[in-house]
Amino acid sequence: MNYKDLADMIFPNAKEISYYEAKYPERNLKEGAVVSRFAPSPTGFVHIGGLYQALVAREMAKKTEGVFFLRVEDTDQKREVENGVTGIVNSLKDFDMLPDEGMITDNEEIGNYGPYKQSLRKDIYEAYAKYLLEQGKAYPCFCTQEEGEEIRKKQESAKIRPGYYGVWAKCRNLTVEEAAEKIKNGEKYIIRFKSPGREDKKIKHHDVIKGNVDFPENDQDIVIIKADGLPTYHFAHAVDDHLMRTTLVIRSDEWLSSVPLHLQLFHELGFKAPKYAHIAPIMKNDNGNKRKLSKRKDPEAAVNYYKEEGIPVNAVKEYLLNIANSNFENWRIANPDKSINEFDFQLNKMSVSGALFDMVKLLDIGKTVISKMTAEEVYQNSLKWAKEYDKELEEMLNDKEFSLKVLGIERGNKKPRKDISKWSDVKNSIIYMYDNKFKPESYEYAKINNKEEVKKILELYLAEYFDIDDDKDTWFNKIKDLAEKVGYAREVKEYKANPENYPGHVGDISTVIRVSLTGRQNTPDMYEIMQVIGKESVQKRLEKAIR
RNA sequence: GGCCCCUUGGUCAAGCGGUUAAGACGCAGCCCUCUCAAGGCUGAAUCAUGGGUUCGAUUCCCGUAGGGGUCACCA
Repeated sequence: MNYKDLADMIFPNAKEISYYEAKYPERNLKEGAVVSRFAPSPTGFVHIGGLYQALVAREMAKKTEGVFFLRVEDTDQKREVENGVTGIVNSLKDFDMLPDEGMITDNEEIGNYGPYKQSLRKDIYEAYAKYLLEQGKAYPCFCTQEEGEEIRKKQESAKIRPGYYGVWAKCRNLTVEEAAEKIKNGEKYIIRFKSPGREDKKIKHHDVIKGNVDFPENDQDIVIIKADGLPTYHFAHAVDDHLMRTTLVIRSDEWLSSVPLHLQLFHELGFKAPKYAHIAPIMKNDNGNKRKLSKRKDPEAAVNYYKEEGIPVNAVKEYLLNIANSNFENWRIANPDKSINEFDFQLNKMSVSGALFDMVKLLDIGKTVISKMTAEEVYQNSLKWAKEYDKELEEMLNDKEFSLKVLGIERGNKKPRKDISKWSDVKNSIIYMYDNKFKPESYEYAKINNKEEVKKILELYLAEYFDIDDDKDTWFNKIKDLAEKVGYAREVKEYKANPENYPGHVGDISTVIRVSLTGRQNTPDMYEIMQVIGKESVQKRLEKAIR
């Protein structure tokens, strides 16, 4: 009996690997094209760090006219979540980052290198596991998980390196006959990789982001096929990324220390290894300690959070790009109106260590992004958000013609208004514009808060100075006239020069009108507000304030 | 603990042996201004630490400290 016989005994139905090699040929892409992927577990939840990786992977594929695909890593059945894939796909869709190939729903996919769901690739993993068995590069291991733990405990108490390797790898030296005998007896087993590595030797690795990193060789006989018949991450990674012809693996740097194992696996399988880019995770300051954004503790870890908050998609992407390539920011200043697709993303400019997540900065970007939009764009985005998260806002926006005017205030000029950083800000910033929503309970006037004085100013304004047809200069000159008439300074400067001569200035008069008109002391340009809400509404509102 | 990585203002960071150590967010002040958001200007604030190497170190080397990652039949 030889290795081949044992392999046949374990995987009698597995195909020859040549079948798969032919089925998934090298991709016919132009020189330098990057094939990259996003390969999450189907928990239905996309972490902001995952989106970050996907964004980087997609950028690299796009700029080289390569391929970006989505592979679902569902080999851990315990973590399975219903509709998990759909959740991921939808999140990518929300960010306009759908892959070129791979999963598109829970059970549909596009592309010629599938299946793109690992649980559907069992026959493939078996073929390659068999291939290793045939060459004596893998072996069945009959140790139970309990035995594994015992070995580990012994190693720990003896203070030696833990793991299944060398003399500790009990099943590694079983003869083919012994193994076959155990299998015949019905003993349960898993398949382990027989590592040819030596821990006292070093390997050199060049990571696209981290640079040169040297490691000891891997000598662990890691599990490649688990008791449930599915592969471990390591084995699936090697087989899949080879067969899917991935050229660039972009993943979180928690994988960096697995590189020696992965390189070894690629080598022993006869595969050409891809390039690796290990990216630093996005961190959070937790009482002075840095830690990864946590799904459990930090709502902003979930990509859905940004959707729910209504933070513009492009703001999130620009923020992420800014963390990824810090020269993005200067590029953006130099090219304020270009699409982010035109930015020349450079992998080697990525930071080696993890950045602290900065919500304030993100919101600042949101403000800028929204300020550049047209009223129509703001309207569409707000409406889309409102339909899902805010019925009252949706109802307000149903009057499109009016809403467009409201959202158009101080917009579209060289110094557009910048006060909305996310869609959830919209309602509060415009609600008083709508007559049916404008219900001030009280008026908080500022400097002038004497009721009689207020009444006098408003009555005078309505009777003698208010004319909706005035142009802006005329309109404001009339407010100055009014100020003068009631004894206030026409100009703020005038007042500041001689404050003792006046009870106040034109600004104080404006404030009275503004508060009466909007219920607020701070608003956008009052002339534009009046123009938008119209003559009748202005009159009604001011009259109401007088009463 | 072993192995690996990292360390420039509060944050993101330029820098690659000689710089007044960029820029952005935030913060403070001033200007502009009918209020606010902006915008303009100004300011405070950084090379973890100790040794080398060098005419000269933020930059190169070593140590120390601090931080992060990893050591599963999870990914």
